[in-house]
Amino acid sequence: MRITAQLRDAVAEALSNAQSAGVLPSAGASEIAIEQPKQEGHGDFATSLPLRLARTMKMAPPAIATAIVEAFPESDVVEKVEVAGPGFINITLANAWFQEQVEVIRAAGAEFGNTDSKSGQKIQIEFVSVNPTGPLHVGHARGAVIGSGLANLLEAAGADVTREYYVNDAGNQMRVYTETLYARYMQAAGHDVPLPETSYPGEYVADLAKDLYEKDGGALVDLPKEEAIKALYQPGLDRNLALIKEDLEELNISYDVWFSEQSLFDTGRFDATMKELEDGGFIVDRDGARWFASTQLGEDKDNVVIRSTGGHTYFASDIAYHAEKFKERNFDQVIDVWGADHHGHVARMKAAATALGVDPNKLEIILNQIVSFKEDGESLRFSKRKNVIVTVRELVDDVGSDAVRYTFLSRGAESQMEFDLDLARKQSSDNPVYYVQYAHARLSGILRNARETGIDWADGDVSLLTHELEIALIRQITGLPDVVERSADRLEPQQIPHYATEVARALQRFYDACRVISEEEDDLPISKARLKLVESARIAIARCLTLMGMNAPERM
RNA sequence: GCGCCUGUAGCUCAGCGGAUAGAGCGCAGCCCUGCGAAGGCUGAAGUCGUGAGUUCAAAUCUCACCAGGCGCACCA
Repeated sequence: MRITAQLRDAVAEALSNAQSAGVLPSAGASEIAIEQPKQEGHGDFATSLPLRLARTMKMAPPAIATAIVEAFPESDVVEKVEVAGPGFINITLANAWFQEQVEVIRAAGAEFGNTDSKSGQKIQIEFVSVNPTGPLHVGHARGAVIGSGLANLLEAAGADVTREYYVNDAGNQMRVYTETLYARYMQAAGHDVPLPETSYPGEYVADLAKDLYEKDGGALVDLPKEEAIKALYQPGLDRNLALIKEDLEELNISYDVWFSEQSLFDTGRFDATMKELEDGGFIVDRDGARWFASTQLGEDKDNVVIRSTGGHTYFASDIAYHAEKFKERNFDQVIDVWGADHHGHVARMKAAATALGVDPNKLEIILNQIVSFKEDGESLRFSKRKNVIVTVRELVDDVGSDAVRYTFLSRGAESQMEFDLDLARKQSSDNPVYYVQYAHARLSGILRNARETGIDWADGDVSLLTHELEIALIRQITGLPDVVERSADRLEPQQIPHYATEVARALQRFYDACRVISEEEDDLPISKARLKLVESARIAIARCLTLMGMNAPERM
């Protein structure tokens, strides 16, 4: 059991002891929150329970605190329990407990930080899912990083995670794209064919058309237009998906499932879902189109699922897709990471889930605010439809994958952030992004030196770790499982980079004050003990970096 | 107009209803003939957008207002 849970139990026991002894009234239940005080001198852990109980118990908080402290169960883990401030209970742990954690962490190795708070849960997380009509542009990088970071986190919390990309290979945009590709193909063949009214004007389409033209020797030129377009569909899709995959790999992102929208039609899932909605009375025909009657579920307006032209809307296939997620694959939780420009889609998607008999709370939508980019002091707006494309690849080449990931992960999804491209490019050795990595490299260096000097620290005695900064470092490291659990619960990956920074800071302060490898023969015992500490610190920092999808360099 | 999100140090951003609001960058200093100075230490810098309210306690919850972003398609 983790220390926070142990302490929670201890406080609960103390409370009930005091109550059965008649010292405290039995009234007043409150959740016991164990927190880590940010202020030094306030113990290793603290609870504000007495302050919370004051009202229902009709007693002064310090009096309640005193009663709990006096009834606190004996324990060799807890060194000191005291009343402090307006009614806090501050708990100080025994050094022996911290020292022991060094061994616990070394034994856990790469598994350290894992929890079981989400174990047994089958969670699907869908992110990026950009139309396969071109390379990923920078605007998609944020959702990509947040989605993948979150997936790592949920996995660490014990969930069975499926990372998924929804490929819109059956919609309008794909049609527009392929028509553009056709026009470019004909142009490559020397025909003066204009781009369609709505098109993808980017050069990359022309490049692909030229490739295809050269490869097939112009075989499509004489075909009827519709047939040629049909023939171009698959190569266009394949090429773009390949590009997208490569770009995502640049950001250290991979998927378990690439889910085809078209497959919903091929398997009949789409029709079955529409029928289910219809049978439920949620479909109305109006103005020649078919509508999902979301107003029946309290929405502002209905939404078209089948256009008067007969084509399905994006919304319609997304409903079928979510039906598949919940009813076919039985996910306990489905998380969609969308750009904030899709937020109008949230309420109706949840309404659709409800209409299908799915608890809408199982569908969690994370909206990440659109990133704006700044260059030469000016805010830029990128749009795929205009001819300005700054791709994810260009961003990664400029700034580096680790820096991109760290930057996006360290900010909450809902913060409206501005990415200063000049600054990002400028960032080099003083980049704060590298603070955590540097700590890892430094720790690796110490361990490397120790090995090269022939020190075997396997029998190191951790009870020698009594220095204030040694204990402080251990205290930081041991917090990882709690951080993982909390950030997984709240779906807030930004807590990891901040925590990692704190561990790195504790490490640097320790390093500054405590010599690890010494030439003095007499220092060997403490050297060995500190090597164990260094090893456990490296494990914690490496784990954070892995969770963030960043490299944990041995040297820099 | 209606809805959602955001407003915290010069800049970029953290902040779990609780004790003296934090970090990085930038700025002013100090510290390597000892494991990596991509580091450590000290300092300056804040009406937590504004105003009310709830609470023993509000940056955090409620409401109003101001400013910015996004949405309100038979686009995705």
